[in-house]
Amino acid sequence: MKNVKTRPRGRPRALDKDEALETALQLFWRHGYEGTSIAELTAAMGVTPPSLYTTFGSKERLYQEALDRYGASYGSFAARALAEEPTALQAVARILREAVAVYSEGPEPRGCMLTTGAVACGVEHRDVSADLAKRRRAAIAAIKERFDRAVREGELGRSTDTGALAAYFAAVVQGLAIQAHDGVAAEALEAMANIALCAWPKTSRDGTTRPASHRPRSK
Amino acid sequence: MKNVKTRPRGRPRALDKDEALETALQLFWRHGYEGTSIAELTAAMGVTPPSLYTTFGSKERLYQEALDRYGASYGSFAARALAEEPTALQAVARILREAVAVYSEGPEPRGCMLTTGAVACGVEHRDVSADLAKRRRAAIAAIKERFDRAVREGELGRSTDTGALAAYFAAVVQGLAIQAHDGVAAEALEAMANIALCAWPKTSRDGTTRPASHRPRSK
DNA sequence: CTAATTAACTAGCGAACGCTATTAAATTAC
DNA sequence: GTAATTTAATAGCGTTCGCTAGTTAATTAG
Repeated sequence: MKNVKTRPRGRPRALDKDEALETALQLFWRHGYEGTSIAELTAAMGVTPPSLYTTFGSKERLYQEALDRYGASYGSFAARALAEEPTALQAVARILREAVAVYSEGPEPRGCMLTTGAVACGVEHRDVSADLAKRRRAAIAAIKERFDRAVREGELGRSTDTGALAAYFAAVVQGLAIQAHDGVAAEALEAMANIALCAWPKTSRDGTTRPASHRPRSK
Repeated sequence: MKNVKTRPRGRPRALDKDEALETALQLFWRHGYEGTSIAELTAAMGVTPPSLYTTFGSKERLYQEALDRYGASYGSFAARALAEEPTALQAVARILREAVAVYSEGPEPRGCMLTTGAVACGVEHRDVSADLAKRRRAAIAAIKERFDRAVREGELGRSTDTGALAAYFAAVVQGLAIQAHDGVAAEALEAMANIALCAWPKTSRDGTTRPASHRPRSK
């Protein structure tokens, strides 16, 4: 039986990858992709650039790993809510509630790493912005799928535009992220979330969405 | 009577300030503050750096002038809607409708210059980010004032949390801006806006907001 | 011990950053 | 015309950017 604790051959790593990644996550969350420099990252990690580059490859790859880590930790509340809550409405209500908590906890960073990371950015970082947009779209798609299930299960009317409804709640969450970043208090964000939930469609007994519900109002 | 067309003493300006400012606005709108370089700005304006600096002072002042111009042109729809529409609901509906139009018109830039400009940015540009946050807060305050008037006029119940309601619609508009930037089609954005309007409070005849309307739902 | 291996740091690359001292050009005043 | 005035372009300042070649340090294999 091989000893699982056998160490590799050369000089042992001084940089704890997991710890360094958390440091990078925090800095990128606060200052975005363009606003965080390699010098700031290495200083916060307590290493010099070569260590960072042998461990992560490039600034862009480090950012993507930090985004993955964010999605698996701070940003995982949405996926959990969608999977665990018995109804779509309860899932969305929990997403809004927990988004407020995560986005407004502590002094900094505030807001959502995916929303505030690199929306408008330089042409040389187009790939980074596109990757972020892809992650945002994926988050919306996950909500839509839960809503589709809700339609199949009768919670939502068969005429529900689940894509629009999912994108709507995602937009609210994105707006919450921006305003959390701007310093709006948690209680105010919660009040906004409660208002947002009032747009939840009212379904009739025959399974159709109530006529005037999600249609344009008359001028 | 003095000739108003008398030219000043020295060499005439080759750089049309108004035109150059519109060019800067477009670039900053597309790529944000950090993502737009002086080199790109001067190249697009067709001048060299000294001309830009004698005309605008610094990159930061140029950005602020571009934001002012945005607020007076592309971003002026909200103030106009608030001032011109007879009811607060009609004003908000028009803001959502026109936001979609402005944010998704043409290929680029898409989204809102104030929302996507410099949310998370480097510590050295903290002032720029704070100025943007201030402008976003001002936009919310303007909506809130219109809602306060609606309360005085009886359109909204006296118990309405106008601040939260204004922040909610602002959040929706900010979310629309992000998703417009991500390439979501105008029709989809419109559908989201229509859903958002369903959160508009139902007011009873006695002037109080309907009880269960904007309160947390039971778990 | 020596050799091999791996990762750290020193030092600095070329490029881009925001910005400007200096000089040349274009105009009016006299 | 010459002088004064104003703006433009040339050229490049010092700094920071992301990143890396070359060297030193720390460990295991034999």
